Amino acid sequence: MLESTLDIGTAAQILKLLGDKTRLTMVKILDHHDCCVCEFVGIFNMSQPAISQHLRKLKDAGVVGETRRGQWIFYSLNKNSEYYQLVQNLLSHLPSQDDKLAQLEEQGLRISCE
Amino acid sequence: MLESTLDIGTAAQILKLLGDKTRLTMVKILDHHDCCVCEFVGIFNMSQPAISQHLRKLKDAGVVGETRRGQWIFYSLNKNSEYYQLVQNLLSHLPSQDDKLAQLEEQGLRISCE
DNA sequence: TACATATATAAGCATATTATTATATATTGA
DNA sequence: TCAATATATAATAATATGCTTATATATGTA
Repeated sequence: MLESTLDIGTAAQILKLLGDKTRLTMVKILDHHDCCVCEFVGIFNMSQPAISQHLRKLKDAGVVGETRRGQWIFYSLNKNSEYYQLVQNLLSHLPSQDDKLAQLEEQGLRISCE
Repeated sequence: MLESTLDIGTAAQILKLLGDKTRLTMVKILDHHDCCVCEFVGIFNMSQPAISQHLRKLKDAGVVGETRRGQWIFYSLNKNSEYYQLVQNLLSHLPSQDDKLAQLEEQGLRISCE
């Protein structure tokens, strides 16, 4: 739980990455639940490619990781990222986004492939 | 020291604002020292209008405030901002930028108008 | 008052960002 | 094997961003 320091240019890149409402919401959701692309498509009012592109940016930065489970690719927070601590810190300032998943559930769009 | 929550869209805006290396460095410096525009001009390899424009964005968001002292306008962190807590949290992940002020001092460019 | 210094604003331009649509690829299951 | 579903990539277009230069405004001082 060491409070290490990030290069300021690197930190700025991460803040820019998270300085987008869609991506920030994604990350907040992923803090508590893994999600697949189609769930995000259900949550955001945006095309599937747009969702994929946001996830790609998060993945390229190492903030999230992906695992294929059958037909679906699930994204999760990368707890081993060197930015994880910063990200956790940020997320603590944000309200839960669990309502978005609850809505999905109501619509029968929640994926569970266990 | 209440840990209150920010609207996620608002938080994203603040992160975007700070997701620029120049502005993030400015804020980190202002965390410890008030600075005037011409000092920032000395620190960053950038024109004076560019500096003013960055400061304007920070001011418009309420992250920093300004006070005229004679010929100079000094900027400072706005400790009353509703984002102050978030900002402090972010800054704790960044290395000190005091070397930049030290360099200024060496060049005789540090302003003190007390 | 006139000039120097500090700062802000305006206009313009190059580049980055974020969406869209169209299409490619991978997996599942009949 | 073929069709359906899930996801990724490519091309493109609209808008945003971050500089630059030119200019305006405010203050201090001879």
